[in-house]
Amino acid sequence: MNESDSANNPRFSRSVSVGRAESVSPMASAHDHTACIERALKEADLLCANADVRLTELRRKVLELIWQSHAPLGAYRLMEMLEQASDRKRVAPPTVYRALDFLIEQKLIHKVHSLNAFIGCTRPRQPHGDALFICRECGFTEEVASKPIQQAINLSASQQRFEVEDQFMEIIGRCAACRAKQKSGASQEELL
Amino acid sequence: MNESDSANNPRFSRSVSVGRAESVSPMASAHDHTACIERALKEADLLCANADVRLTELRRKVLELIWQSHAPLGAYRLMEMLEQASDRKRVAPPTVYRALDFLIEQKLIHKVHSLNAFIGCTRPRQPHGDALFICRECGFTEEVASKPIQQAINLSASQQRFEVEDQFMEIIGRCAACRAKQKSGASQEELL
DNA sequence: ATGGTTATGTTATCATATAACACTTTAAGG
DNA sequence: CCTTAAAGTGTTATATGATAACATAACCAT
Ligand SMILES: [Zn+2]
Ligand SMILES: [Zn+2]
Ligand SMILES: [Zn+2]
Ligand SMILES: [Zn+2]
Repeated sequence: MNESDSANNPRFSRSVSVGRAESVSPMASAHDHTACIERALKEADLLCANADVRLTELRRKVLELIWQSHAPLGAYRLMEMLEQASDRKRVAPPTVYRALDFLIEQKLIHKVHSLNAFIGCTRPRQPHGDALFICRECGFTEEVASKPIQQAINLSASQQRFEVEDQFMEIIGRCAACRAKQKSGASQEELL
Repeated sequence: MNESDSANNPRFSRSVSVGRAESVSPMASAHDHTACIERALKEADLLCANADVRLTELRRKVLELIWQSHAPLGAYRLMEMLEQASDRKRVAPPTVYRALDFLIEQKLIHKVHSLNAFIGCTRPRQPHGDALFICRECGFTEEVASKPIQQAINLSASQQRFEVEDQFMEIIGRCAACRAKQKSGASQEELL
């Protein structure tokens, strides 16, 4: 298990590359990610205060670690990061799963079911059910709220008299950055 | 682990009720399910012959067992069923997972990621990526191909210059049958 | 027949998630 | 303040889902 898994593994099945300070998604240099993290945490503070629930130190730390990158993060990888980040000797699965459950309940993160991983939600106030566009190569995951998609689903549901309670949309492929990268590298690859 | 899990477990997380001859989904009595199974197997025979791949006895048996109901079936439950169905002493995970991988490649089944389970595909010839409407109560899962949904996704992808390779849409809720059942049972429940 | 290829069997292990119960912190009421 | 119930966290064990690695068997084209 190492941090280049997501680049090597064709199925990008787990342990996605996540910022250990230097290993980062291609978007990391394209924006001030520190601002992303701060904004997310501040938003979480507000929402939890509003909902009268407690964003404890642990829960907040977990949220911060998930926001270390825009790529989904597995629970066990998160455990390792928690151990490093805090002075703790060991963090056991229930600890992290309980924090994850809380964050999901408060709609602060999403579970990415096709990867068994978790990612920060970019619109915690809006109704959930957005589509997640997940780059197979770099892990970068974009949450997209699309009214046409939602309307299409609602129409289909009502036609079946199906009562929607929750929904997961995960679209796997290659992000714009990775496509551009390949295109520019094509000439070199031919030299092999 | 027993066959009434899907009714008891609020998250309907696994081991969905599947036809052991009498435990069945609410739709089971509403249609000739034997015909569903036969049609699916016949279709699979044709498609595999066409693709020049081998639908071996094991793979065909796995497909048949998955089609025992319209509810997703977990790999380990499937293993148990294989042991019972055949005279085999023991079926190990790799055996069933390899068959599942094959069936997924041939687009004969879908993986239901939010349940870690598998379900027969009702349109193995069409391009995949349909939405799965999954009843939380009875497990009944309906595959719906919606052109509006697909168009909305494609539009959103092209706007981001995202290249779609695969997609999963899982909508959780309550099917028409289960909603009707509850409505008719409402008066009795009030007596409690 | 024979040898390469594909499929299956077998054992071990990894990866993900939860149950059960103990202990600690928090916040509310007296 | 002090008590105390509730909420949160720690700890151990275990359930559940999936794959690696290698051995054997079936298939099929010469
Ligand atoms: Zn960012
Ligand atoms: Zn990318
Ligand atoms: Zn049927
Ligand atoms: Zn139902």
